[in-house]
Amino acid sequence: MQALLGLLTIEPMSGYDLGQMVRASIGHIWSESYGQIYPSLKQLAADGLVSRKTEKHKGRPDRHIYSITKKGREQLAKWLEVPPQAEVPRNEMLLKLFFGAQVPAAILIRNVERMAEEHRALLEKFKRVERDEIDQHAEYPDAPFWKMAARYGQIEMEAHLRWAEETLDELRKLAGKQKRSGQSSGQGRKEKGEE
Amino acid sequence: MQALLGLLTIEPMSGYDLGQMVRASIGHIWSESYGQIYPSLKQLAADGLVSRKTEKHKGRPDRHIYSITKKGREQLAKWLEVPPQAEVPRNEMLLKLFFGAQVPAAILIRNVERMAEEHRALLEKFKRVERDEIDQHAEYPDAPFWKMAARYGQIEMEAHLRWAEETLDELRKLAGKQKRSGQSSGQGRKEKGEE
DNA sequence: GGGTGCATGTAATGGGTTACATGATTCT
DNA sequence: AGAATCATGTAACCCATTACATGCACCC
Repeated sequence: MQALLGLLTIEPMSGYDLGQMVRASIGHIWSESYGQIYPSLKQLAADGLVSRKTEKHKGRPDRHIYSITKKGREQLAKWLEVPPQAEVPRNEMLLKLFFGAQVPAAILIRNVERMAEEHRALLEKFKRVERDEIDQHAEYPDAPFWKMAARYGQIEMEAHLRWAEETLDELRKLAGKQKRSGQSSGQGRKEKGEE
Repeated sequence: MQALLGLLTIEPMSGYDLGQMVRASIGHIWSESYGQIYPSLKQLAADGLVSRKTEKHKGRPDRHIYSITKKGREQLAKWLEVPPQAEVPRNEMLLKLFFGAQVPAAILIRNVERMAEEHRALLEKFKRVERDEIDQHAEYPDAPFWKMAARYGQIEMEAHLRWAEETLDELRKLAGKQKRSGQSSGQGRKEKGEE
């Protein structure tokens, strides 16, 4: 919702464009699906935060181009000033690792390796974003902030990769122990009252 | 849902206990509210993944103690083996920074500082978790995995703090420029067709 | 006496995704 | 020929949070 308003400060766009933009620019920070974008734009227009113009095209459907209004900018600024609150934590990979005793270590190793690969790719991407996209828009007033976001991604990915290294070492030690003792997984304790 | 099943491998518990446990142990990895825990337990019991025993108490309501069943353990293991998929990105702080040009830099500085303070506190907490909680359960089969999760938190928080330092430097430079030029915020470009 | 903690649960509400519906154009 | 892209929108559904309802016990 507010993200859409923010993207419209860059330039006027259609709902479809916004969908592309969300994926291309803030895709690693925030996500919005079309099922949400179109109704949101309707609402924003009803509230007078965006204005809408229709471009006619022969054959294909009309493009509705939305522009942020003065009121919309004020609203956005107000929202930007509200201190962001911590996100609800949802880290499936870590959750699964937390219960790792229930499963052979080899599986955990595979999962951590997979994550590391993904994050290595993301790290490269964030580096590219910082160089290419931002150096190109050097005189843009938004450029410094885009760069900060890209740096965040880089630093975080580097941290995750360091963690993955350390963790894989540990897991490989555990996997070795399991193999030597022929242990399959967390069948160690038998709970009473289990049925 | 699966998190509850996982916590029940540690020991049999009531819905209320699970709520406490979620906050205390996996609170920074995953979250579940009571409005979700109770219906989930009902479902898990209906599917035969947990069994339920009732403890009677004079005066206060009965405690329903849930234990994971053999079927539940199998189900859990199956879930743990599924490669975790990347989370939907939702970083409100970064999103607001991304649109930082719309607002005076002083506000962004305040937000980043606030985040840094929170993460500094969290870092200390993760360090404590690693030392206290985990060293106490040293012989637990879960201990190594809990430690890995705590290390993840530490490494990530350290990364965020490094980023915050770097970013605050940048922002202070920008704030200085704004002050000298008497600029309030992103009123630089006037869009055409704005109304 | 009033707040907090124990203890369970339901209902309303919100936020979001996926799937569906439609249909022309352009790329392979 | 068939897949992907452009383009908009709605409906069904899922997951989750918050608020509500209840009521005793304990502490200040």
